[in-house]
Amino acid sequence: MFRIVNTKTGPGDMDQSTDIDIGSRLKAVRLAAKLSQRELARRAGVTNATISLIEANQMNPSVGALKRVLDGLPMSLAQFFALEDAPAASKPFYAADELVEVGKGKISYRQVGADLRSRALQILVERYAPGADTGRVMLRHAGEEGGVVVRGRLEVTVADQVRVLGPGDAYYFESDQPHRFRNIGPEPCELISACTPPTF
Amino acid sequence: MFRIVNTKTGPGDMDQSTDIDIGSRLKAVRLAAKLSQRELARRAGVTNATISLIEANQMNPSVGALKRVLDGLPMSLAQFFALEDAPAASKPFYAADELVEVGKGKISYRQVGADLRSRALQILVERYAPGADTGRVMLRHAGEEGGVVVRGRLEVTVADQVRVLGPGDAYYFESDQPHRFRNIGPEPCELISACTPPTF
DNA sequence: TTTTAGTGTTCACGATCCTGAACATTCTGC
DNA sequence: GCAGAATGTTCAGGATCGTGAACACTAAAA
Repeated sequence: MFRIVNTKTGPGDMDQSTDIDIGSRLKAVRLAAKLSQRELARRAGVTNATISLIEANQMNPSVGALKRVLDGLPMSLAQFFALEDAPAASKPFYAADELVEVGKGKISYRQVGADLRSRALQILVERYAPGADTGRVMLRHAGEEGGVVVRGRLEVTVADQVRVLGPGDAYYFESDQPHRFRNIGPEPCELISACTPPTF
Repeated sequence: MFRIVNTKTGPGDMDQSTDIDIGSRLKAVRLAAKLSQRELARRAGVTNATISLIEANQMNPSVGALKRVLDGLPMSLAQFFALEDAPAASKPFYAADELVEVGKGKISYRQVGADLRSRALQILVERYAPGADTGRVMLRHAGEEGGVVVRGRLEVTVADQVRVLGPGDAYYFESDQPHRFRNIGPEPCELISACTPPTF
């Protein structure tokens, strides 16, 4: 089975769905840290041969081995692969009326950018009409999320904690904790939120 | 060398610096997708034995193998490992005056939460005084970032593109592109931004 | 009950990783 | 020029991965 990336044809042109150019990536971060193969190998507790072979895409390292190597930089696996996910640059600017509405009813979620699949981050402008509620059944999904209230007041529930946030107040939690948002005031509430990975 | 995580002692108690509980994580995301080991194996093009052994932490899969498995879900490596980085829950709410100031001079960055090391996401309330400028030397770092302007106007430069954004307008780009922020108007500008991974 | 289809687990074996050591090359200092 | 130390590369071999096939179990259908 074909596994090794042929960097001679250009790492950007390869079939992304089957293989990854780990080698170039590792070399880039190693050089950014100004380390030699041997020095990184020493810190990571692997041999310099391993680093060499990985960078040359002449082997397919195990997750554990790659983690040990990255620990020597140091860098997390998530950070390392986050570099992989960055695709072709699309347009960087979005006018207020270009934001994509992905909510409905009393809750409006206006999303920055349309195609989420290739992104590490989902940014939303959320607007809760008076009485709007994400529901008694608490939401749960993987990842982390946070936000800042811009206008109005919002009751936020995270696990067993409840608090009413006003303009300038913020929240941040891991999304696998049950959570709920509710506008219990008389005026609409607006906030800007971000979460990773995108979960819509 | 010890490589396999003993899940019987509790995956949360293990030495995070050396090993990862890939097994539980994979099982969680597989079940979230409502797939059996065999069905996932079929989609991923691996054998069900591989899935079983990985989930039982009885082997240390290669990066390529894990990628093939995750492609079957589908989920990226970055997303998968982003789940790993989430540590113990801290307090989820932050009052406006609790945000940590990390900027200086004409630019104020007020950060949601203090300890970034363990987080996947950095959320900032940014405030640019009239004339404030991140500098002619363009910023560059790894990851992705985006934001929404709340008040005032801001000139944003990304690579060779320049645009002035007003309230409600947004931006999103990969951080390795050179970028610059500048308040060229007479009034202060405020925006809320997010980036991953945290880069301060 | 028996059959069929589904689940996850275990095992032998070929393929591959990863090491330890040698090799080739390029510097720097003398 | 020649030692010395640094760099990255290559190779044999033991350790491990990943497969293909069998196994044990459960649930639903005949």
